[in-house]
Amino acid sequence: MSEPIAQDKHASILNVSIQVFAAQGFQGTDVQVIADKAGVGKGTVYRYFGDKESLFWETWLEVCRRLNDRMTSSIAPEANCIAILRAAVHAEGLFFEEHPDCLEILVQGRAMFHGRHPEKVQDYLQQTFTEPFIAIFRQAVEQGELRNVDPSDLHWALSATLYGTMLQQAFRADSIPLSDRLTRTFDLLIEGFQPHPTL
Amino acid sequence: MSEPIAQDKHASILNVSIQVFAAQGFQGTDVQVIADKAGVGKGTVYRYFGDKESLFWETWLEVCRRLNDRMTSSIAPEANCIAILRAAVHAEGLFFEEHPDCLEILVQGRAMFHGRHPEKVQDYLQQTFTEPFIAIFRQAVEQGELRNVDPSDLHWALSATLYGTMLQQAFRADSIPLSDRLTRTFDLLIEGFQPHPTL
Amino acid sequence: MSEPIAQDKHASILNVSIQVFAAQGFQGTDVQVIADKAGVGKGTVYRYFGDKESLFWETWLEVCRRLNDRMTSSIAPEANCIAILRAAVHAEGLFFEEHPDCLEILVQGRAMFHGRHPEKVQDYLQQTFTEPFIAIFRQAVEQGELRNVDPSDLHWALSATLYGTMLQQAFRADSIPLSDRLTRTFDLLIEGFQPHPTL
Amino acid sequence: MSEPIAQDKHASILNVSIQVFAAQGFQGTDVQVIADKAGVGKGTVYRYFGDKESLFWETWLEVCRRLNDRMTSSIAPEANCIAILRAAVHAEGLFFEEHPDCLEILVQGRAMFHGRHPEKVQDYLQQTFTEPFIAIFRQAVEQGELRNVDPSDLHWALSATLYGTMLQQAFRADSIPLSDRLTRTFDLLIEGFQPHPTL
DNA sequence: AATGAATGAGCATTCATTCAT
DNA sequence: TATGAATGAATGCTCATTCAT
Repeated sequence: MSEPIAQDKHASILNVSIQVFAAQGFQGTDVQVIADKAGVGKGTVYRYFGDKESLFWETWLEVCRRLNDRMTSSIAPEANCIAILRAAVHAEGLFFEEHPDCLEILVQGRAMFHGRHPEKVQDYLQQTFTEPFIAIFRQAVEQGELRNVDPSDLHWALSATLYGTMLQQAFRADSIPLSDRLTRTFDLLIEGFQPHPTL
Repeated sequence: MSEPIAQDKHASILNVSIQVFAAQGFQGTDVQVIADKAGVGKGTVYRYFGDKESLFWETWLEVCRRLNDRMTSSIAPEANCIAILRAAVHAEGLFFEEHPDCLEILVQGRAMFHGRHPEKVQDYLQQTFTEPFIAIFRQAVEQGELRNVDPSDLHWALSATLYGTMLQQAFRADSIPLSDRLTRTFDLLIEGFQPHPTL
Repeated sequence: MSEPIAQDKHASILNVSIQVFAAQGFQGTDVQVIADKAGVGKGTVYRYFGDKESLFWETWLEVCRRLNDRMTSSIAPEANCIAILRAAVHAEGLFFEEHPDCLEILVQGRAMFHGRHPEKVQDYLQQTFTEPFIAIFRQAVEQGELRNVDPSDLHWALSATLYGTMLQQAFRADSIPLSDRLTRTFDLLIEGFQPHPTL
Repeated sequence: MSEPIAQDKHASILNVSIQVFAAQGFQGTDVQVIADKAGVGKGTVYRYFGDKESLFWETWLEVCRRLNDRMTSSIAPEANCIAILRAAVHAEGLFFEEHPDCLEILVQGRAMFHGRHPEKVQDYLQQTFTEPFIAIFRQAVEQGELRNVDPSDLHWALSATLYGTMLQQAFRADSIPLSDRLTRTFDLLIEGFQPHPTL
């Protein structure tokens, strides 16, 4: 289609990789196809990224970066913690609605490690997603917005829920958009499944 | 190691397939390895299962069957709905703690469909997991055990949470066992993140 | 279709073999398919015919037998030699028009020997086709119906022409039926390409 | 033996293919053997020729090209039509005597199509062999060298005869060289089997 | 005798990676 | 630095043949 505006070969390869890895899976992807679509030689892909697996993880990180940008820019700093979290969740939903390829990359990443993935990836997740959100949860607890539960547990539950929700989409036909499904689930999580004790 | 007690070639192949697909991933698996470990000829694997992909999905269904058995046998029918659900969640956690290979098979299954998987699989999930649990949620709502929310939404939220929790395990070092993590998360879901309005 | 009237398993297998070897070629044929279509077990095919190659040559001989029957029954013994030959040629053409599978079997047989084929086959050809026809040619020469040329050369030329004509059919679209093409060519052979010296 | 003078990988592969396909037949040929004998990697064979079947047909065309070269160079343009045809027939005989592999390739080609072969092949035959020879026959008829018969029929008869003669060689032990057999048969065709009417 | 389940050698094809230009 | 031709290890699948029942 659009001649990749060799903005920069590196960026061009990553863009294409997201599409191709998402569509074909890691093992199903032919590096030659990425090179062709990116408008570079196959050797160049290897020069820039070392090998196919490294290329995949760079692609994976690129997706995380884009997701993080989107979530970060959704935050209105003056808001209360729950509002911040809700906005982040909604932003995440919108991001993956618009970029289903990116969701697929994360799934592939999960399937690829049979337990082990590069330390770099582990660290990135920890610093970019885990720590900042745990901090928000901690503040929310301190400010009485959330129950007095280990902030780490709260984060576990929330992120598991979001992750699971997104992955489930592929198995189940869902009649509502992902972003709505996510916020609906988020609200359930906040309020609880149980009826509140009546006064 | 243990000469596969050729209980039956078919069962033996499925047993081995769980291990090998889990350890190597779908694409990374060499059917010859499965045949060797199962103590049968490669032709026999193909005779029984048609092709590699069909073998994988049969393996996947076998895992679901085993999980379902475990969850079903966890139910004390006289219990209230929440207790039933909590027991099922705990049983699921224990099952995957004891059989991490089985969890990996489900992940591989998710990664393999780029949106599409055999109708047979879809149907199995619907009948075995989705419908029975929605029925429980419906009853729970009717009996006032849970808030008056669409039972389908409740099920979505719960199953997403469980699924997400299990998948997250691979990314994050968790200091507590999966079954505990799952029930802890379950409790959070039931009670809600928010403090209850004080009387 | 028609349940093979297990007239006799042996005959049934040969019937089916003609069809399948003709349609799929020797290497392309799966013995299982022959067994299934013949309504017998695969082991029975092996019991009767030894191995796939022997089965093929028996099939080949069966075709020759049928062709010979047809040609033999075309002969009106009181006729002169040229009429006999012409009738035989025409019968051959009709036979292969009606049974193109049989022609294909002969072609496959030629392709399979890279120079060598069973002595049995060689002998059969010699006794059934070569010798009787050379005898006719010899008689034709003696009776002055044909020029005084080595009868063996005459036979070579005629059989080559017929064989070549039949094989060519596959390469070239021919607008006229094989039997007509053969007799037309036969007549050319008898009369010669050259104009006869005018008196 | 002789290190293939990697004249050019493409040519080297074709050379080897003629030998191997002729010796083993199409289905009996292992592409790895061709690659090894040609001194290239198996991947290179596939890179150049796409798949085994395409490789075969390219080999087949190469044989036709070589045959055509030989026949074309046999023509003395000043000669009369019959002399030209006779020379071509003799050249063909010599070619296949010297290169029996090439004859085998043509046979394999015939056996492979169960009626259908690439259009490219059909066209090549038409343009290279059929049309030029029909033109010669037409001229021969016009000049009174041959009887007033449809040139196309004459060509049919001649080419069938030559083709049949060559193929018969494999079935029958012939005591004389192919080129002599062909011209002897050619002469019979020209003169006719019948005695000429005496003046 | 008849069967057909089991086998495993055999082979076409792919594709990650290298390296000469 | 960029390339893409060349490679060959890897692997899914087939099918002739055997042999226990």
